[in-house]
Amino acid sequence: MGITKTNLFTKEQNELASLAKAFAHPARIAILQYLLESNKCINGDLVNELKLAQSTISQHLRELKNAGLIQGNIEGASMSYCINPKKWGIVQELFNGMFDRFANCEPGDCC
Amino acid sequence: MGITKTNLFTKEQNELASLAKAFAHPARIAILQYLLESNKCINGDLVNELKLAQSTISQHLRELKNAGLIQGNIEGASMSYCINPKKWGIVQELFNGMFDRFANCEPGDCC
DNA sequence: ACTGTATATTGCAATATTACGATGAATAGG
DNA sequence: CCTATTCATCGTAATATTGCAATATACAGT
Repeated sequence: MGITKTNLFTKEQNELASLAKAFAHPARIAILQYLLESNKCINGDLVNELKLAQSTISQHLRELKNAGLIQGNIEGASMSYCINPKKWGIVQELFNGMFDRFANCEPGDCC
Repeated sequence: MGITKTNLFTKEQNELASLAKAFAHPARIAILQYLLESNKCINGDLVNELKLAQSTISQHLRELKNAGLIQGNIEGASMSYCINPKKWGIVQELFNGMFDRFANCEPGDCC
């Protein structure tokens, strides 16, 4: 039916999936990489960087903002976006919490 | 138009996004967690674990397999799935490569 | 060969995502 | 006040995802 049954899963599972969804588009990865690289906050000259329409980029920025991955400050007529440091750390921990659970696998154990 | 313009982005950006997409559903997170927890390979009693139809779970397993995150071995009549150790390491590195780029942010720098 | 079990595939309906143009709201600079 | 710039939102079209029932395939045991 095209609707995800969130109620069947744990809070952590839904949160991880939701964050992964925010990462699940190359344009959003590109935006994050641009923000990570420039370190300082960036306004919407992403429109020149990526070859997407302004409205499309605005939509991607909103999704990243909804996920809490980035913040936006009004700076005159333009908008200054940047990584949300607190959330970034939490996200990293969440993902590594999953990644690191795979540690003690002997070759013969499985696969 | 609903189609992602992959040609506009780098290989790394598309790869990260594609992997994130594989993670972007709580059922798939749950499957991975189950595999991580049981360590040993697992067949499809995920159907009992998750409350989803067998065909739905098979579909999620296929997506995880397509992403290279898991492997499946035939074991008699049933199927034995498990984490793909090699890919798992690569994925972890890819994500941490992104996460770790955010290091030197001074509070006044931005945000 | 027949039956039951386990898994994959197909076809469909409901919903979500992606992208863009057009429009709106706010600010900066005359 | 007028205009250009910057960004957000709305409406819409194209495509993707999610989920299930029904069906197909493959093996195991009798």
